[in-house]
This record gives sequence, C-alpha cells and structure tokens, in this order.
Amino acid sequence: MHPPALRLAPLKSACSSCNLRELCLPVGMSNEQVDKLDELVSARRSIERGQTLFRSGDTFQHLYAVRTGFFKTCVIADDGRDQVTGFQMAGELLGLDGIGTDRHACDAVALEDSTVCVIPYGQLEELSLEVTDLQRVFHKIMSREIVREHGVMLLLGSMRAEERLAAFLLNLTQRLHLRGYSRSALVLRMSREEIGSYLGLKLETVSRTFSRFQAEGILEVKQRDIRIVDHEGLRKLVNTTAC
Amino acid sequence: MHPPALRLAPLKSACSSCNLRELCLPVGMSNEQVDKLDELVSARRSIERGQTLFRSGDTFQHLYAVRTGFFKTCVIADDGRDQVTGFQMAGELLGLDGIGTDRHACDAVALEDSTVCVIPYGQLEELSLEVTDLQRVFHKIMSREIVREHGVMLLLGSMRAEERLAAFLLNLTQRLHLRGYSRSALVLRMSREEIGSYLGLKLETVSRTFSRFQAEGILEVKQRDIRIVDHEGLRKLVNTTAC
DNA sequence: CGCGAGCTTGATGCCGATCAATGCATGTGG
DNA sequence: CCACATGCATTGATCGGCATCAAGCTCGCG
Repeated sequence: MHPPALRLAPLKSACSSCNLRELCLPVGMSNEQVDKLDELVSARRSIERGQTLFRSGDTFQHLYAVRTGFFKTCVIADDGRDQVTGFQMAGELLGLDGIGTDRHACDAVALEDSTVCVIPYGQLEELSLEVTDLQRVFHKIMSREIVREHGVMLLLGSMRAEERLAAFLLNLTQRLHLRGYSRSALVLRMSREEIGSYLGLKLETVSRTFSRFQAEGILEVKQRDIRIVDHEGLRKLVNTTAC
Repeated sequence: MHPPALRLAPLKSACSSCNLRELCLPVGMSNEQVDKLDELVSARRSIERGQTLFRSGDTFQHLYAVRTGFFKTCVIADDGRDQVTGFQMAGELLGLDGIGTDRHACDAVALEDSTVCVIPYGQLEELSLEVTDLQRVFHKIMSREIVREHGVMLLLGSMRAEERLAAFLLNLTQRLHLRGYSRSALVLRMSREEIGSYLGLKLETVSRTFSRFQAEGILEVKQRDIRIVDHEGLRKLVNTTAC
C-alpha cells in the first residue's frame, strides 16, 4: 500500500561500508573495486513479510543481495504443487535463475520484513568486463549455487527424514554462525510446511522428527525456537543412518 | 591403458565448423568471436566408457564441452551413497561445479566412449572480458543449470515414481530431438540403477514403472530401447497424477 | 556354450503420507 | 480484559507407495 517512491527507497547502499562485505558480492575485492561496485548498487528495497521480491515469469533485470531479513525461493508446478528451492539470508544473492531466459524462473518471498540491495544486472555484466575480480567472484557464487543444489539433490534423492532434517539444521546454523549467531540456538524463520517442502517431506513428518530429536536429547524445540543440545549427535545422524 | 599422449589428443577443435555450434558455448556468437574461441578450445580428449573425466576433489582447471558420447555426473556422500546429478549429451558443458572452490565437487563418468573439447577456464575468463557475448552466453548457461536443478528438486521433492520417470523421458527426448534424433524413440545410455539414482528411486521401481507404462500402451520397452507410443499420455502423467 | 551383468517380476515390510483431532500462541473486536 | 477466531504445531491412527529381499530371465561376450 506504499506509493512506489517508498517501496523503492533510493538509499545509498555503500558496499564499501557494509558489514556483509565479506559475505556478499564484494568478497575479497579491493577498496577501489568496491567503490565501483557502489556506483552500481545504488538502491535498496524493502519487502514486507509475506510479500514477493519477484515472481516466476517476471522479466529479469536485477539481482538482489539480501541485506536484512530472510527469504525463500520456490518453483511452482503447473498443477499447483510448489517446492521450496532455497532459503536466503543476509549476504546471499537472489535472482540468478533469471539470467538464462531473461525471466525469473521462481518466486522469491520474504519470510520476515526484509531489505535487499538492488543490483542492475546489465550494469553488473558491464562492470565485470572491467573489474576481473568481480567476474571471478560472480562466477564462484553461481558455481557454488550449483554445488549447493547438488547437495540438495543428494538429500532429496537418498536420505531419510531424520537425516534430511539434521542436514538442514546443520546447514542453517553453519550459515548463521558465519553471520555472528550462535552455533547452538536458532529461531526458524519458516514454517514446518516450508521446511517440509524444501526437504521433500510433509509438515507432520517434520514436526514428528523435531519431537523425536527432542525426545532423544538432541534438540530442545519450542515452536520455532530451536536449541541444539547434542551437536555431535546431530552430525552423526547425517552420515550414519545409512544402512 | 593408453599412454597420455593418446588420451590427450591435440586435435584442433574448431568451434567455427562444429555442428554443435548452436547448441554449445558459441551459441549466437559471430564468426569473428567464434574464431577467438577456437584459439582457446584447442584440445580434445577421448574418454572410454566407464572412465572418469574428472573426480570430486580433483583440482579444477578446465571446463569440458561434450562433443560426442554421453556422461553422467554424480556426487558421493561420506557414507558411500551416491546420487546422479545429471546426464550430459553433445553440446553440454561439464565442470561448472569446480569454479566455486577450484576443486571439482562431483565425478563425471562417460556412459559410452566419448570425446570432449577441453576449455581452459582461466583463458575462458580472460576471453570473456573481451568478448562480451561470450560472457553473456556463459552466464546464461550457468543460470540455466541452476534452473534445471530447481526442476530436479521439484521432481525429487514432490513427484511420484510415474511422474518422475515420465518427466525424465520427456526431458531426454526433447534434448535428443534438438540434436536431430527422433522424438519418439531413444536408446538409453544409462542403466536402470543410474536412472533410479537420478530420480531418487530404486532400480526395481524404475523397471516396474517401465513395465507399467508398457502395459498401459504408453511405451514399448526392450531393455534400453524405448519407443514412445503415446506421447500425449506421457505428458499428461507429469501434471495430472497429483491428488 | 556357459557365465555374468543388468533387467524383470513377485512377496513382504516399513517409512512417511494422509486423515483427523487437539493444543498452543497471537490478534481482534466487543 | 475476556471471548473467540485464526494460523501454526503437535500427536495419533491408518494407509499406501516404494524399498527390500529374493528368484528367474535376457542378452552379450569370452
């Protein structure tokens, strides 16, 4: 309900002074290089919880770097079933799916009130012709996304429910830890249903598995507040439950 | 068992005269641009059936374009379970997984005697600073790989066995058709077990599903020779079997 | 011709889906 | 401030699809 001017806040982004600098696109770049990036990443945008940043089919023009908040991306099949393909937190890029066809191929939804930095893709391509380190970093980010998805395919293709949830929690805490959060406690930003969609499980199965982990003394679960009591036990679940 | 000199045949690749030109890296590039690419893609390499092009952990130096033959890529979990993450045919790129960490993150195995064009990645990066169309195409290829994997996640996360196999067959025939093969007949290059690994199913389930499709008059199946009798029926399976 | 790898088919069991009810927080309007 | 609605989470009972285990079968190849 905000007028456009408010939703597309023309705030200076200033990668150079951003505390996410080493987690985001500018990772490893020199001050001069980041200055050039600053010129390009000029706008921020606020997304309220539940709103979409972009939708499948939208024309692709920008990449987005999560500045604050939390997102999910999901693809929707023709029959309406949807699959969460990822959760993105501060410093992570959104929109890479759009490059291939100039249209977005998934929806990006804010799971809490969030802000993103808007990166005009055409300008990013131009700049990366000039700043080779930017090109290098950008390629690495895309490659890592491919490798991440390989991991999800392994998870979906050959793990059982307990392993999937354990792997998911370990991945989340590891990424949160990089951002300064505790390794042993987290607040889930997503519902049981969204976790289930990501992990190829139904929400009831996710809930039951949480309860089982709690009964086994691995976790303490209070709705979306999770405390990891036995980190090692969680880790063992991922690579041991195989037969 | 060949001496290295034979396995790394120093043949000229000549994208400019390659019949895969419009399916591969040079897609849409001008003659001049392709000439520059030719200088870079100087070597071919032959891989016998069953041999690996690269393995997880190998240092990453090259991308590879499949020239002839057929590959699978797979990731292997610590406990030995493996997951096929893709099948690659003529014109498709292998090795994108290595860019992020300078080490390959999966194995690439030839499913039949194959040849690939060797693309030194460092030189590709350099050239794409200069040939903007190359950069553009390369980014599109990576982005499409991300989107493809989203599709696999949807498949693994929320489809039942029949849908998975139907979607798999439609995808294969579509890609083969682009390469001049029939839309209604194909010879599978991979075993039931490999199909199962890709689709998150056991080989027995794959086999049974083939048999069911045959009984329903959708396919004719003779081991690895598949004929699609009812293309529309196959298509309907993908988006209808939902409840 | 006989061996073996890969494929098919059958019988059985289990994990997770489904259906259904209850519990627990948050928020809203009287 | 309470009554009630709403959305999400938990828990139980039952069901079904795919995995598992176990034979046969097919076809290529030495």
